[in-house]
Amino acid sequence: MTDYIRVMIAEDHSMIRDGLKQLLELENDIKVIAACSDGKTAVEKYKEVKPDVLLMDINMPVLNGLEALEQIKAFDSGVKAVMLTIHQDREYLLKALELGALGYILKDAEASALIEAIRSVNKNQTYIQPTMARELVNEYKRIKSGADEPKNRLTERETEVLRLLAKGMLNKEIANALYISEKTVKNHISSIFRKLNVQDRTQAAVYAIKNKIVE
Amino acid sequence: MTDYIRVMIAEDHSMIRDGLKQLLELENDIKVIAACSDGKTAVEKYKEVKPDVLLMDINMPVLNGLEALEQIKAFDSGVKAVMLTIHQDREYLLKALELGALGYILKDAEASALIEAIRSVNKNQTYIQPTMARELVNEYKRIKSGADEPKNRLTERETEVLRLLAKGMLNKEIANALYISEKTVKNHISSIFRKLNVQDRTQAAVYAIKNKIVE
DNA sequence: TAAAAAATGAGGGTTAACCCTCATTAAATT
DNA sequence: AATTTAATGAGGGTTAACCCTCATTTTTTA
Repeated sequence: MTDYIRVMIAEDHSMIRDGLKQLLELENDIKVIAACSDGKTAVEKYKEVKPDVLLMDINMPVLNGLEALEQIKAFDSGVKAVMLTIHQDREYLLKALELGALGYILKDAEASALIEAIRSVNKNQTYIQPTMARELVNEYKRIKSGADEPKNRLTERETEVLRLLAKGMLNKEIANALYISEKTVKNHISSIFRKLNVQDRTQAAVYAIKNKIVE
Repeated sequence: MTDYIRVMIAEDHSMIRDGLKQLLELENDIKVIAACSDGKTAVEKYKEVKPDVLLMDINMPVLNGLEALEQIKAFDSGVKAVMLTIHQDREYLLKALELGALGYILKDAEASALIEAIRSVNKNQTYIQPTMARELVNEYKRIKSGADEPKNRLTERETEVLRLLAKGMLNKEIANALYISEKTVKNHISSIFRKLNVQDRTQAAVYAIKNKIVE
C-alpha cells in the first residue's frame, strides 16, 4: 500500500477522461495510474495494474461499465469501484450496487463530490450521490412494504418483444422474428402495456428508449 | 489583446467543466477566465468578460448552447465560439455553423483536438471535427446537386405534431391539443411518415427521440 | 410436490390508425 | 401577379392494433 490512492479511469470520451485525470491529479493523495476507453480494455488493464480505486463510466462501447465491473468482480471480489454516469437512472444505480460497486456518482456532480467519493470508496465505505440515495430508500421501502408489486417487472420474453416493438416492427414481423404466432405476440404486448402502465405501442416504444432496453 | 487566449467555458456538468478547465490550463497560451453552467448565464457572462474564445456545450439547461450563441451573436457578431457536443448530429452541426460558430467538436475527441480547435478559432479560422466534416461535404453536395429534396424537411406544424405523437398521444388527443380536427392531424402524420420514410407512428416516435425533436 | 409464473395460442369484438383522393384558404416564393 | 407551399378539412376504405376471456404446456418457486 502506498501513501496515495492509485486510481484507474475507464471512460470512453477521451476529452472527459483527460479532464478527470487533470482534476484528480490536483489532489495530492490521488494519483491516476491508468486509463482506458472501453469496458473490455478496462477488465484487462485492471488485472494488470490492480488500482486501489476504479473510476468507471457506465456508458462505454464494447462492454459497458456494469458488464465490465461484473467481470472484474470475478477476478477480484474486493474491487473498489466508483461508477460514473450521466443517467439519473434507478435501474443503473441498483444494478451497480448489486454488482458491488461502492460508489455511484453523476457526471453533473461537483468535482469535490467525486474526490470525496474516491476517498470514501478507498476506505471501503460507500458513497452514493445524495440525489440518488433517495431512489435507494424508495426501492428499499418498496421491497419491505408488503405492497410488493413484481407485476411491473417484464419477463425476458416480454423484454425481447418490447425491443423489437421499439424498432418499429409490426406484430406480424415480431412473430416471424421470434418464431411464434402473432396471437402470442399480441398477448405479450398486452402484458407489457399493463406492466408499463401505457396505453399503446408508441408509448411503450418511448418508454423502451428512454429507459435502458433498446440501444 | 493579451499574450494568452482568454477562454470562457459554458458546460452544465460541473465535473466535466472543471475537468476541461484543468485540461486547458495545462497549455500556457490558454487561460480559462470564466465558466458557467447554463445558456442564460452564458449570455450574461459573455457580455461581462468578453472572452477571446467561447467554449460552449450544446446541451444545457434553461437555454441550450445554440440558443445562447444566437443571443450572444446579437450582442457581439464577432464572437468566436467552439461548440462542444456528444451528438454526432448533422442538424446540430449545420445549425451551429449557420449561427456562425467557428468550431465544432465532439466530446469524444482527443484533448489535443480541442486545444487545436481553440487555437484555430482564436485566429478566426474554423475547426470542424474531422469525422463531422464529412457531413458538411454531404450537405454541400446535397444542396448543389439539382437533386435537391426539401421534401424531407418537416414543416413547423409537422414537427409539432411529431413531438406530441412521440409522447404517445392519440390522434384525437393531438387534435385537441392543437385545436385542429383529427382529420388534419391524420394528414400531417401521413406527410410525416412520407418525409421520414417510416411506416407507422411507432417508427416515427423512435425517429423523433433518436434524432433531436423530443426531449 | 403442489402452486405460481412464464410462454404459447385462440376466439371474437371494437376502433384507432393508415391509405388514397380531393378541396379551401392563407402565406411564402418567384 | 402568378405559383408553390403550408395548414386546414373531408369522404371512404382496409387493417393492424388493442380489448376481453380462456386454455395448454413447461419452468420456476415455495
